[in-house]
Amino acid sequence: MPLGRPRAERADAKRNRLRLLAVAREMVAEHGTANVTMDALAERAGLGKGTVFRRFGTRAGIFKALLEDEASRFQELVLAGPPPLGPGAGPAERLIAYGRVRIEFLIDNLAVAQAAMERDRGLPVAEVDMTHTHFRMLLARADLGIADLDSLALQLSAALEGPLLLFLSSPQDAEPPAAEIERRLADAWQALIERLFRMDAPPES
Amino acid sequence: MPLGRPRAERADAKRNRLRLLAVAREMVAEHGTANVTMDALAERAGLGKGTVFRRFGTRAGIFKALLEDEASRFQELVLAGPPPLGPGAGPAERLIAYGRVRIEFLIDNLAVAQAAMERDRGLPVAEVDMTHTHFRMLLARADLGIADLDSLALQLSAALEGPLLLFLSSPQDAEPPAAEIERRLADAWQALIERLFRMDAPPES
DNA sequence: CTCATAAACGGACTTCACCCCGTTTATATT
DNA sequence: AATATAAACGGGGTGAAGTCCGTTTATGAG
Repeated sequence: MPLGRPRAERADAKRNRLRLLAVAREMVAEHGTANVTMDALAERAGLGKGTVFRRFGTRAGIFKALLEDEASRFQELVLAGPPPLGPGAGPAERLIAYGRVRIEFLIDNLAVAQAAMERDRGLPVAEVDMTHTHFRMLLARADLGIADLDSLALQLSAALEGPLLLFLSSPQDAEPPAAEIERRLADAWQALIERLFRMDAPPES
Repeated sequence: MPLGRPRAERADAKRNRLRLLAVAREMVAEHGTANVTMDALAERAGLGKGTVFRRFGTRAGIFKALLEDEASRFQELVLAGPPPLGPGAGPAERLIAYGRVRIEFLIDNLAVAQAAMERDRGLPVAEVDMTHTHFRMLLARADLGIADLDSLALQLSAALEGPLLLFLSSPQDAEPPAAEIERRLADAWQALIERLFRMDAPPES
């Protein structure tokens, strides 16, 4: 069965997809994610609701797309930008730099990131996939004495993103200001990586 | 304003709460979490839908209650049981033991745990609170050279539970059997803690 | 240019979580 | 036992996600 290639997105489909993303961005900017309903989005874009679902599959799908769009340029920096984020620095330095930037990104887009999580189906894979893949690569370069690098990468991904995706409540909870949260998480991340890589002072014994 | 104490749960309320939990457990056992709708649960329990919401607030609330119920005896073991899970062992040993048991518990109750996550509001706090609190206590006992123990506890909680709550897709994905996942995660968790606590071989340099 | 067809479209329809509020009941007090 | 009242109950109502399917349209082939 030759299958043929997926036959390129039809012109109207592409136009509508971009349109919907733009309108969604507007709506998020105006009233936050809460009021982005499928009906409202469809109407404001001048399209049918069926079209919205056809394009994005699910409500979370819209926010995933929004996020990936934002994240793509960041991904380039990671893959080909200047150190310490890009190639050239050691694995630990790159992990630390990645963590800082990723935390900043997630905090800036927290509402969208949380809205991008699927309800029952547990996998916001796309959400995290970039991080996991990158970590696996960096850990392979470092020579830790740990066998299952895949699981370690998964755990570190969770350690980095979990506090924001899982535990932080509503976006503008105001309790601790976002900047404060960002600083604490970034510092803690750095401390964790430094200790894992034994970059801090050795034990006093 | 004296407030008075909350005035004890009324008898009928308690009866209905327990009834609903029992029925919910049955339904989960029979058809998984997906078919536990508020209407179905209410009808099968012979109660009104309003009552279900009054008792549990939200659909996720039901699963949270189910989970806490299961977890309470486990919590006793952690607080007062025999080492290495309970008091008596060192912090690292207790962290490792806790991780093993917690992973097993989460895998056994994965569908419920995932259904217990709130949709938008990012905090399944109850879900994780026990872990976070316990970790903070253990880390305070250990003398790592890390300042922000609160954040570290948060990260470790995420590293332990995130892989299951965030990344693992559908419960019986069958790809890797549950037992295999459990083993890998538990081993990886142990390796992570050992390295953090420098219990493995020191660096060769 | 015409036609065939796969793809996209739209919007009514279904299902479900969650809200509301008039009615009923447990319990404490006399 | 009678009563007051806070709490609990029930189930109809609402809004939004996701489905279905008959209709329309882009596009490649002849």
